[in-house]
Amino acid sequence: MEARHLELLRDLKERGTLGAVAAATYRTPSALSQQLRTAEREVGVALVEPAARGLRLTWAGEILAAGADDVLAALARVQSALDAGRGEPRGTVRIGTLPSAGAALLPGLMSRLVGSQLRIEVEDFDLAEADYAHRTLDHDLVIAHSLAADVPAGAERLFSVVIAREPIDVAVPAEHRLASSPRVRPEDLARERWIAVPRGFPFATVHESIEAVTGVTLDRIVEVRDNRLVESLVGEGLGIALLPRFSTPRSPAYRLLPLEGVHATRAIVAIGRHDRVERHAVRAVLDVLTDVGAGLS
Amino acid sequence: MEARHLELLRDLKERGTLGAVAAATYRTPSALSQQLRTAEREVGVALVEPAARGLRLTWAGEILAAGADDVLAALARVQSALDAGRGEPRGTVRIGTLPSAGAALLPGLMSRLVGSQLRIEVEDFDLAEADYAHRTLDHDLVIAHSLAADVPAGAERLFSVVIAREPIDVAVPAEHRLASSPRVRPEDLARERWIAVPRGFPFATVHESIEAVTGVTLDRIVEVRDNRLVESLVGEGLGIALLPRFSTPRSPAYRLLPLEGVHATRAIVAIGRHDRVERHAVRAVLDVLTDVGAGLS
DNA sequence: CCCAGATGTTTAGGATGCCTTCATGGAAGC
DNA sequence: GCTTCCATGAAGGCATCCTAAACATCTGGG
Repeated sequence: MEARHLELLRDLKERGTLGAVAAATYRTPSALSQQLRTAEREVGVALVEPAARGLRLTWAGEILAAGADDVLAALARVQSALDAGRGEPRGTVRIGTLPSAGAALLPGLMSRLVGSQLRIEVEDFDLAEADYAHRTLDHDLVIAHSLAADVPAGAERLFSVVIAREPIDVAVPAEHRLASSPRVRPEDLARERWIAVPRGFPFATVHESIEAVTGVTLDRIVEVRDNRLVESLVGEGLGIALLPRFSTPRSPAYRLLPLEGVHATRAIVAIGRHDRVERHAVRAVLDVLTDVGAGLS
Repeated sequence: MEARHLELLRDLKERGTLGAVAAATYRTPSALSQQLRTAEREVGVALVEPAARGLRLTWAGEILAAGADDVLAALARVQSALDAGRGEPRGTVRIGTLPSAGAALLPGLMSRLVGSQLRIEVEDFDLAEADYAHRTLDHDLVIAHSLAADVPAGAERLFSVVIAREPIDVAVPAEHRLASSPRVRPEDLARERWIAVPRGFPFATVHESIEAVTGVTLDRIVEVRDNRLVESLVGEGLGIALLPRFSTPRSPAYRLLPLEGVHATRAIVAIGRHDRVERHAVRAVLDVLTDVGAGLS
């Protein structure tokens, strides 16, 4: 019963194929195949079985994979305690983030990290809410968001902490009839032309809430994902849109108006696997991150 | 950060010298010395340092040793879950026991185990209460006893469960003046000739309680440890003694009288290291053991 | 219905790691 | 000072782990 074998089974369960695990761990599928048979010889039960184009865990494999998290988290806690004893946290922390939250948080994060021994690697991706959880396989921390709850969909079994709560405003062109209103309500907006996002993507639930409250189906003249693009379309006067307050730059071309009458706040959440978050360096980055997040509002 | 290294450091902390760990794990001190240096190379800190005739853990070594229990217990839980999934518990369980409790419990235990896949290895030893905890290094379960509390001295950080509570009676020769009393009290006994046990050994605290209650120093004509020997000495009419009720055989040569007026009960306790007790086979034996213990009283 | 691509497995061989034996060097204790 | 105990170092045997390359199997599309 070696930790290495448990980790392999867990990874296999999560990534699906041996090849994917091999790529992620810089080994060959052959090596992993042999590891699996070694593990099976050790415990005396089949752990995997062939299934439709790949492998599937047996009941025994599932048990070992399920136990892997506890074991690896315990190991990570030891490592963390050791790092803490050595003083300054050090090392590289891999962060994945949705672009808008990254724009709001990373400058503050990085400026507070200068002079420390911590380095960060950042990758950004624009995904549906439920897909962020899966990226914790490749990053120590993933900055995701959640519109309904405080934990993003799919991240229920992961570590998660709310970094900030960000109001979602309505962006209107500078020359729009509502541009000088201090705030707007759903009924002001139902008949507008909307620059919207695809289903499942950020803010789609807010569109749906507006429709539910007003009983009107919004006129979505286009569906785009990138907020920069949304900003420019609104700035051109093509329609109105939803944009996050903290991570949208000020511009003379449009104005951001607080939206009342529907739930229009998203939680910016940092999520990660328990064993990764136990690392001292990751904890340290997370602490800074929550601090930066608290400074936003 | 490998589990094997953590275990080595834990064992080293507990057994004191590399040689002792080597003997217990059927390896050479040289192998362990090399393992230690491998571990140090991995974590980048000194884990041990020379000290008076042997080794001492550094602060870093202490941290890793302290974390070992969690990691190994998590691993053992996985193994246990796997065993449970396989159905029947199987394997060998090593039991250490104090002789008197063993005599009372083991026959019942073994008779209930026939037909199962479980095997047990038994070793018995007559120790001071505080020394039983240390034997958990070499046995999966240690049947110890405790006179004051429900956890034997020294076993505070171990798993422990009370198997039975056994009254300690006063054994008097068949021809003794008290032989037909239904029960006795300390003041009846203060002027007797006692066959006693050395300090720290079973029942010594009861002797001391009798002295405290009566204000008389008992006349210890001899101090012996083995209960068989005590029985024969009492049977010969040489004096009176304390003997456990369940594990002392009936005999025409002496009688056992309940003792009132002082605390004269011992707890028969099974103790073990958490990672060992997590094993499914050990759990199964423990369940039978508590069952047998419950049938004693 | 057959072929192309993806996926896991097998085998051989090289590199690494682990452990034992034997020898060495200190540190306590008599 | 000698003996004993303890840890360490070097050399060699043996197992383990990994890669590379050939192989086997399955899926799904044309």
